Amino acid sequence: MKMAKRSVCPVACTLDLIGDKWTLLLVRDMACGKALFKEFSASPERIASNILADRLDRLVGSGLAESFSPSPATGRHGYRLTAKGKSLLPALGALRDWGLMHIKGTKAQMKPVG
Amino acid sequence: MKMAKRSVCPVACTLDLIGDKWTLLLVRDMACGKALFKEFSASPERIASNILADRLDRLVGSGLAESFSPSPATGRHGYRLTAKGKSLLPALGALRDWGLMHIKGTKAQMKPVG
DNA sequence: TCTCGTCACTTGCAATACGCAAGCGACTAC
DNA sequence: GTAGTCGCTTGCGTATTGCAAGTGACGAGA
Repeated sequence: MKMAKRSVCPVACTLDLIGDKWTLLLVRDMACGKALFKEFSASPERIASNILADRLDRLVGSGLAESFSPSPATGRHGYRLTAKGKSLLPALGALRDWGLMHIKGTKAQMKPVG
Repeated sequence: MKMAKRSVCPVACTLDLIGDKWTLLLVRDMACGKALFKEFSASPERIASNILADRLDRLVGSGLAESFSPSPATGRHGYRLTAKGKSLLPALGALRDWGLMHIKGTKAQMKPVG
């Protein structure tokens, strides 16, 4: 299940983990306080449910996110960033800033939640 | 040919441009002074030639890179980052640093060239 | 001039990944 | 008990990718 490294380059290895159009959006959503499957589904980019399930599995599998039970009452579990996942936020912020600077029509609408 | 935005989120829009396993590696290579098709082909990640041609087209099409003639003598042209492309370097650096910190076995071997 | 090699792609094709719609089991509310 | 929500999973058609081979332009050398 684990894919081999393409090289020892840290950029290439990082892209092996998060180099697709969806993974970082989930990191963004989690950073903004979203935790439930349906909350990720409701994001404006409209991720397909099978892709979402797959990416959540990968995030958990690579240690960037973890599953947790928000309240014993509801029983529904959610996903949240681990410390490793949170450490991606500076990079995510750099990409956001680049987008704001160079792509017209973009707006930062969500804010990280502690 | 131009894909519609998925949302107005700057992260999503940036990923629409560079959210794949190869594009940022080419930005990395160009930042390190590589310019020729064969130089990109020779990178340790072994990009396929059709994908390389496609990504170079997209980089030029999105204004991140441009084609130039290194010397009138040889006639061979190369690719180099535009100012817009160079402005991705902080984000690229953040991803590199994350990889160095969290993925064991990675090494920074190439250095940006002015 | 005729071949040889290199370079920058292009093409064909099989494998993988993706997007969409529908379905399924667990649970809750009414 | 039936209807709705939630968190996935399944099927299936399409798009993207990887690999190998091929093409045309160019230069060097015999």
